[in-house]
Amino acid sequence: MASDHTRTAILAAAERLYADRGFGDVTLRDIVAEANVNLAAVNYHFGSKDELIAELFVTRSIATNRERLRELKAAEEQGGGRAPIEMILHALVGPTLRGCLGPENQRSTAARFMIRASIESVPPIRRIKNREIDHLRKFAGAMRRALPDRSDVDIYWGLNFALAMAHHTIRESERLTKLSEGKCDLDDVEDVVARVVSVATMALTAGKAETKAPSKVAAR
Amino acid sequence: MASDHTRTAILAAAERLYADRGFGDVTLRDIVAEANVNLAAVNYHFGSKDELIAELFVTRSIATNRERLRELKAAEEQGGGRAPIEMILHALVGPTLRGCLGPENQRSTAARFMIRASIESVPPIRRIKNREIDHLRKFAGAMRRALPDRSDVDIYWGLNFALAMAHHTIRESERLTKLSEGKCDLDDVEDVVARVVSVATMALTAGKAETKAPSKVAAR
DNA sequence: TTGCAATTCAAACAGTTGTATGAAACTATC
DNA sequence: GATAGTTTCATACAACTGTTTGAATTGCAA
Repeated sequence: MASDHTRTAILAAAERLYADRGFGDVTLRDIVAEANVNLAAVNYHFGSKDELIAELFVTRSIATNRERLRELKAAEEQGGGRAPIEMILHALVGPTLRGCLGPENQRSTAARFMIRASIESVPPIRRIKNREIDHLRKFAGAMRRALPDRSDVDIYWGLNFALAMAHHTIRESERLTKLSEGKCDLDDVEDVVARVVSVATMALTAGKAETKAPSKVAAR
Repeated sequence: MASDHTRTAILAAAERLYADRGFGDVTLRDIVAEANVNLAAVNYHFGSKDELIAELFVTRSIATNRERLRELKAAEEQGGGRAPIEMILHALVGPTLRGCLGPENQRSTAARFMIRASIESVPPIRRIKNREIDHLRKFAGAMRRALPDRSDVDIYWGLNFALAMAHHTIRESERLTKLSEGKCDLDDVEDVVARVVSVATMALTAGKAETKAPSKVAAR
């Protein structure tokens, strides 16, 4: 094995560009220019552009999931095998929100890259992405333990809504700022996390009786 | 003006393909093949590929917004200028969810196209998309009238979360079905709408006292 | 029918993409 | 210091992109 310098330079440059501009707009020539390496280096080190994307995604996916599971595990151990639902949700949405929001200069390129990856549907990633279901299932399990009276359906919907609020807020953060004329402060990450967790908790705990949500306005 | 047949055939084919495969993967040659017209027809009738996308987006955007505002207006008139918050949220997320979920054969191509458009960031659309802020502001206004005690910040966050749940559920519907092993029934559109409206309503009405969401777990 | 504009068409264009090639430059081993 | 293996580099390639061109065809009015 040699210096590895070129490899890592390519990975870093690619992640940065993808995070900023999306997959469709970034060409191999953009990447090698940013990394100050030769055009052929990508194919030499990674085989193809798709394999480069895949490697990037797999690496980051593992890292993000590990961070979330670390928080989840800590919460469950602290509660003797059963963590409060707020802490579970916190472990679910916290890492991603922290990486993507907050003051611009301290946002994680990796997290923004992952959001891009979860939004756009480039073939090599779509294939890998199904593995994440197993990861989410672990959270569903923890939520079931935290709310044993809740039906599975409600658990999954709550999980879905929690991820929905986190991801959408990241994705549309610019528009939300403009819409609210700056009143919604997306730099205060912990406030955003708390809001998402709070609403998701309500979704999961409110109105124990109803299997379906109230539908008095569902006439139409 | 002539038959217009070619124009409309192109629009229909483009919308269908974009809805299915996204903007990045659909080429002009795909479109003209699907529409059974000559390659040069797109440039002749629309000027460029971007103008075709823009026309499609503008047309559909107007239609969707009109439908949402129609429901909103009806709700407000029925309530004498102040609609219940559930109905406002229903008007906000109902039309989109109905167009994108439900039995496969009756999903609206137009609605799926709009979701694609809101996800991917193709230049001609990004430019137009900022107009939608004015549209959302009308809903924010109605929500303020429905909840006069609520702060603007909370209103905007509630609006954001409602859209978040609707869009994310559409986007990740396949994964939610797989994750829940079919327990979450995405064909029952009115149930989905009711769930989203219910959670969004809770987010907007719960815990009047707190300005910020509870943050007892926000340690870290 | 004649004439004229609108529309269609096949073909070619210039630009960009990801990938492949083979020579050059390096690195380490003997 | 010669040799073998790895890595870099300039360059070329084939495929594909959106767009343009100019001739053919159509539709319709006079």
